[in-house]
Amino acid sequence: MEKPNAPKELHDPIASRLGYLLRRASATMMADLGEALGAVGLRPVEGTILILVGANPGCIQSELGRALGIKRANMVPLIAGLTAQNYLEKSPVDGRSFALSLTPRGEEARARVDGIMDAHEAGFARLLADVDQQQLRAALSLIANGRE
Amino acid sequence: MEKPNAPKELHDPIASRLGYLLRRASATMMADLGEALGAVGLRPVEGTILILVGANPGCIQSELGRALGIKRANMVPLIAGLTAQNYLEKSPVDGRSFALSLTPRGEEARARVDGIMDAHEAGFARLLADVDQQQLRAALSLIANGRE
DNA sequence: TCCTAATTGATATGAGACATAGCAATGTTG
DNA sequence: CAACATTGCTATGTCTCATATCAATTAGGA
Repeated sequence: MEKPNAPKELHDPIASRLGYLLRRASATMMADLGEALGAVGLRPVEGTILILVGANPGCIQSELGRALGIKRANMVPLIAGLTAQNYLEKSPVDGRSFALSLTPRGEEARARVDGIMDAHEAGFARLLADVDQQQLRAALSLIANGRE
Repeated sequence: MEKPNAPKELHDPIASRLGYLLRRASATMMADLGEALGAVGLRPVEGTILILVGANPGCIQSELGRALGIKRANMVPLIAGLTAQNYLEKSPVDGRSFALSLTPRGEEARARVDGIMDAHEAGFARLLADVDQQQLRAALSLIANGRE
């Protein structure tokens, strides 16, 4: 007997799909990280770039893009923004490319970002106490690299 | 001894972050599904909607949105598109809402989408032969629901 | 019943992540 | 040198997601 006036919850045959779960999980973590990084006034991509430049001083824009899966064209406003805010410095190496490095202000921000990201990850790790994280990461890595 | 002219690969302290792995894994699956669904001329969201309407005939637009985490405003062009292509039918229930159902053409498409999604998931399941998928899904679910 | 509040679909709009195409300057290589 | 590749950049378009606002309709409380 179906009550015609009660169906607030839909039957959802999608909810158990791996791709859907991944998308939701990713969105949740992204939103959480975005909120946490709001304290530094940076977005997740920007924080990631600071960390990457910190670990690879002197790297150039297109290398960063390759490492992050971001196209050259889309790196331009990101780097320009971080440079304009005095987080990054450019010094020419080529006639076409610049070596990127953190300014003092950038290094300070990088350290804060690193701490925030650690706390952020730790928060979710707490949720996953009963999960083999090594295996989880391995599984995600397999999926990310797909069948090539 | 660092060779000054070899650093094509950056040291990437981000690659092991859970959030980053999730984002990459999700993007890979999304791209794969998008390609697979290209055969039906539908995008992942649209295929999902057809499946959801098929499982819940008579549901209304805002219920779909709630089930999928899509805002009302963004449901409008989606439903309009699927209706214009004769996949969906609207019949007024309220003065404000419509009961959605699949047209014959929509049901046919839904069946194809279902098959494609199964094959798509199976392809990735093959990659994860050594992984406890029950636990993987549980972990993703935990992350997706976050700390609320 | 009447007034207020909530719901629904819709519009307009903007941000952000991604893609492609093309360009000018520069480097690299046969 | 000539052909090609790389780099940063501009312009542009798509897709997803968000907010604010609106009109019509419905529901609920005084």
